[in-house]
Amino acid sequence: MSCENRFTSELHRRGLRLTPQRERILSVLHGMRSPVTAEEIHRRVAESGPGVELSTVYRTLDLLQTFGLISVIDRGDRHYRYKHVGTERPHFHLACRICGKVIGIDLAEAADFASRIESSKGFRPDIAQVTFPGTCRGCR
Amino acid sequence: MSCENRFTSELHRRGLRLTPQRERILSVLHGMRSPVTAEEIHRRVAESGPGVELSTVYRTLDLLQTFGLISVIDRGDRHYRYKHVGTERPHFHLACRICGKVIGIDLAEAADFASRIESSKGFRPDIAQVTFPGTCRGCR
DNA sequence: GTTATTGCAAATTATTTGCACTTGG
DNA sequence: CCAAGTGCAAATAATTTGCAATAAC
Repeated sequence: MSCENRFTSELHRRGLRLTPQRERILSVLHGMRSPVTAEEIHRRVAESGPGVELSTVYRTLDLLQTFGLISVIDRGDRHYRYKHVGTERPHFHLACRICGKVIGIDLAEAADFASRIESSKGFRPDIAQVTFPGTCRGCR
Repeated sequence: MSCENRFTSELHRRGLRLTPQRERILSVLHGMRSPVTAEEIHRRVAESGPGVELSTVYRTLDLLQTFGLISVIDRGDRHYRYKHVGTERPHFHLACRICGKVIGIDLAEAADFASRIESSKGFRPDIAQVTFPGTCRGCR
């Protein structure tokens, strides 16, 4: 199912409504390769017609998170960035401190690590939520 | 060397000064088991005498970070928390979403994972900076 | 028609900054 | 002494909230 359809059906399931604002916000996220801040979404939406309020962007991002259609990336700079997930496999992120590039890695790559932590510490880490800061090859 | 001495010598090395405010802030951090927010440090410092300004707390936390005497924990709730590191071995953190408990794990536990990411993606993750959200045994 | 949703403005929260006064070395 | 540091107040910055008007279903 396309993510637009999934959005619509998740909305309807909860008695919520599909508005043009919500469609446009999702479509901006859909068109972005790299993670964007709420501010950037706000700006992009405005490029394609009458602006949508920033507060509406935040409210929609909340919904999309709840539905699992986007994931949140935290580079530790107090600017949350949002990225469309849609129907991709679960993954986590690497974010280069120098150039800012974000790489998605399949969650399976961290499976050994996660189970090691779980068996030794009894703690189940949610690695799909994590963004690892570090440096990419190009920046070293 | 005790961390107070290290603080003093790092300050002197840069021509900076040891003030009572800085001593009291470090001492609060020193006495805390779990990571604290700037706000909490501010409150604790006030308990032991005339208050220190919140802006001074932030400025001192910056210094302590620069000197590597504290590490920053980000639970993703927009409240940075600071934890005394001192002479401990390098480690990363697990933070339970339910009860908020933070566990420190020796960096060696993540060595295999880190080298796997580095050799397959050319990205060197800085795991000592990461706090993994998740759930602890007690909360499941 | 009803209730969810939006726009708008004001409130909140965490943090930072400018600056005159104070103080450590 | 005198540059570094502090308190204080004001400025930012990102996000959240209250509410009356609007629109989706």
